[in-house]
Amino acid sequence: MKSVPCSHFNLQHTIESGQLFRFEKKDGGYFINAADRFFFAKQENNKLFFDGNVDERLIAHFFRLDEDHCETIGKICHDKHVANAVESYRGIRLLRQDPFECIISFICSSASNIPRIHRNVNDIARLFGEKKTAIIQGQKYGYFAFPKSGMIDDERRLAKVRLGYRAKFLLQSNSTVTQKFLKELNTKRYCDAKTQLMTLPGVGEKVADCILLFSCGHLNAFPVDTWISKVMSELYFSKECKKN
DNA sequence: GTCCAGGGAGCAG
DNA sequence: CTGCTCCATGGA
Repeated sequence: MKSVPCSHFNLQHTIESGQLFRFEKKDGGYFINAADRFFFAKQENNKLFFDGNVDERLIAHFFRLDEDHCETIGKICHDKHVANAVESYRGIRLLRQDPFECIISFICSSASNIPRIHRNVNDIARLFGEKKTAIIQGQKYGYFAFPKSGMIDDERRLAKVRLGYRAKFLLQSNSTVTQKFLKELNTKRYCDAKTQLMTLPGVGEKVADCILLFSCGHLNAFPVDTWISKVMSELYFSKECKKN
């Protein structure tokens, strides 16, 4: 199997951190669906082995192996609580995901839970995505690419996913998002890109920040979900004002 | 049966 | 701008 060097990287922490929803833990690694790709990835110390519809360049890009992780960590570790978090999940990286898949995934995430989001996003790919094949370790695998914007346009078909009230947000966002819209998320500055995203139904501040951070290269985005909110009020705003 | 979940929209105050 | 309620499922 081909491999790329990967220092200061932890595949498990990265994949299971909740950025990504279409993956399966298997054979000592992960089978990963991302946009129109399907591949297997497995880490052994400072080597990342991979096989499937990807090459070295794409793997390095997807996992941000082209970045100086130590420099990033150094910048954010001045805070004691952040330093503790970094220590607990050493080697976790932000992925570079596909913006449209990210938009749809995080619209699905509102007031839901991880297992259900996984199921929903996989079902959407299965019902609306193009069927493809990949060769991994000499074996042929069928998989579904994630649909492109505009492809999730059948209300009755989408009803099978049982998204509840999110379904209509998803349909409307699907028809609103164009290639131009997606491109502008990268080129605009953070605030403007966020404003643009929040015009989509089902996209508020938190979901917009997830999309910007995980798929648009806006590393200053800071998604505040219920857990981050809870932790921050405990660590920084409790009456005891914990210094340690 | 009841409660609430990786939020957001819509509305009242 | 803040603080409700409702949203539609499904799992605990």
